Amino acid sequence: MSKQATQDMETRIASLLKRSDLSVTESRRKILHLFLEQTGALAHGDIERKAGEKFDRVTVYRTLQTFVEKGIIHTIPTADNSIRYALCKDECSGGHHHDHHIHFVCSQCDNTYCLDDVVTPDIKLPKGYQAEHVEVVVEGVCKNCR
Amino acid sequence: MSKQATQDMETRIASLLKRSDLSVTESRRKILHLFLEQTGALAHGDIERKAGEKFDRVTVYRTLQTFVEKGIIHTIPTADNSIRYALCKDECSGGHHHDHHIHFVCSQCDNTYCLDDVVTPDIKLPKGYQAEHVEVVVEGVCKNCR
DNA sequence: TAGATTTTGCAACTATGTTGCCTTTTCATA
DNA sequence: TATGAAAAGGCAACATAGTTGCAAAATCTA
Repeated sequence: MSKQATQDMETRIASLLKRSDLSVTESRRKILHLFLEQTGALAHGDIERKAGEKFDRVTVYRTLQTFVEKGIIHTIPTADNSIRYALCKDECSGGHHHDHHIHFVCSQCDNTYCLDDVVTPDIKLPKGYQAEHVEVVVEGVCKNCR
Repeated sequence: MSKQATQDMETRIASLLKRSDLSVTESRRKILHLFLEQTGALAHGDIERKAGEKFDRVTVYRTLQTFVEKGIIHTIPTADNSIRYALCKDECSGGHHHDHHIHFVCSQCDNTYCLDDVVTPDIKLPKGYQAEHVEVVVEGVCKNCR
């Protein structure tokens, strides 16, 4: 990455944090960096492995929690009991960070993608059930693994 | 429950196990019983609490694992990192235990329901992605909590 | 009912997540 | 640009969740 690009990235990260009323700290910058420099979602373990040398496990937990609360990232449920986190699009705001795209988990490479252009379908529920939020996770083979 | 009904339940449980080539043991009977006598799904913790006095934690883990492999129960992904298990309908068979109903999690009572009559919708994916399985979890307020 | 096979319980271990408290860093403002 | 209140981080200790190997017990076959 060029020096210019790195500079841009850092500026972007700082303004993202400030917009959410968060102070700009080293661990937050580092973790946001991880999300920005990759397409898929990250599991807690991934982040700990990539940032863990420098930061305490607890800090990673707390940072992710804060980011979720502020609507910077969102969680993706999976069947294997390992929450994944992914960046929210800019429209997301605190407390309202479920937007309506679906998620795709590749059964080959195990990457998780937000398919931002695929909206969750309307689901017709039986009488008496009232939907508040619909979560769709598709498992299959991704673009790169075919 | 009448003696007759209990008898029926036990017979049903035994044949369910035998059909899956599983020996009929006390812990398997107990755990299946828990599933049969209730509508919603059960988390590992629920089961451990309800059966845990009598059985070892490890046994509960192994039993659930076995049941999933044999297609007796299936897992339900949730956003809060706590896998729920629910009975499969009879058509489910080993290795093929994802059937196509959706799941509903009540935000009030926290119960999870299999809505067996609501099939998962077709999702149109971007070019290159190939779906193998679609998981839909709807969060909202259930029949009983309104 | 005996013996091979399967399942269980126990102990020990790893991984994952949480809490309280004190130190360090950040940031507003003087 | 120095300073002090507030926020965030690190550490230790703890709690929960999940796994493995092995010996004992229960189940099933014939």
